[in-house]
Amino acid sequence: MKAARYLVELGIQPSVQRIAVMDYLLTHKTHPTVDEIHQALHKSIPTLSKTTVYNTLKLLSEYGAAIMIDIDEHNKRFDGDTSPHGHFQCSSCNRVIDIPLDNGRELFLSEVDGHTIASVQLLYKGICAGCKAHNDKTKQN
Amino acid sequence: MKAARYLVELGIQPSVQRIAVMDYLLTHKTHPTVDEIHQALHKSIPTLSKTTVYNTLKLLSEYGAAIMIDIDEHNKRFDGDTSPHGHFQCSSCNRVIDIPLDNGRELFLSEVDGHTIASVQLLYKGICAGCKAHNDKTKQN
DNA sequence: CTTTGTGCAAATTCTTTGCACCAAA
DNA sequence: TTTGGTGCAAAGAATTTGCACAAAG
Repeated sequence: MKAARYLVELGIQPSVQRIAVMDYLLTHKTHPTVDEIHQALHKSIPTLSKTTVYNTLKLLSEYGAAIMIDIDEHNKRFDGDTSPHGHFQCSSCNRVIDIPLDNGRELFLSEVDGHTIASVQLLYKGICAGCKAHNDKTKQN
Repeated sequence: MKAARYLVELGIQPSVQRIAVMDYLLTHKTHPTVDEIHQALHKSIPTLSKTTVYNTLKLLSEYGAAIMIDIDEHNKRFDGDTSPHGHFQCSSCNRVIDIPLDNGRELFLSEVDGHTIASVQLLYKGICAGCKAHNDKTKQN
């Protein structure tokens, strides 16, 4: 419901496929890849093509309903949360985690050095807390 | 000369090809793509293969001699300047421009939320000052 | 009926890999 | 002579494109 209304508000024709993709982004904060979205939605919409997922995500990005995150070496990732925040990717488990910005909000500017800014991405890479703990444990042997 | 010494200091075997790539990065602050580097160096080293450029840039990144910038949709870009700074890409002319960080230096942390950070990228996209001026001028007709 | 959306298959493009040859210590 | 570097050609993989069919207004 919510996803459909959201699309209409943004001026996007709410097809079954587009609603499904938008809903997936709103209910899964995992920064999924095209493939992950496609595989997940394939269960409920068996005819859904990857092309349509690509098309839809491009459309959503253009209308500001989603953000394309360029953090992953091999795949584009998408985020339905369009509020200012950063992202962290663990090079061990590949998960992408949100990084709230306490004092970095001033980075999300509309202009710098005379350049007009349309989007900002703050990307971190490293080892996440979970993987670090796991590594420390296995090392103890 | 400088490039060769730099490589040795970092523990990298200074082959002709590696020196050339490193030197190119140090003397061209344009955040070049693999292809741009290859084409530029091809003149002086006709046998240089793209594979070697790929290998070398990977090596330089691993040894901290260069940074891989994930700002370009279609190509990896590289920067020989490893000091903390952001990048801006103009969606009109595709140039990548350095963005100095006056008050954002605290973004380059070693830890956030328990996650160990290995690298940080601050990426801006929009229209650069030059393209904006040009657009404004052509609009006046 | 006309416009827009979907999906299959093919094409494109950047990057990686396998392997043989070359160079240096 | 042994290790490491280079480069060609082929493979790999994510994304885009062309086109025909389906759906919606």
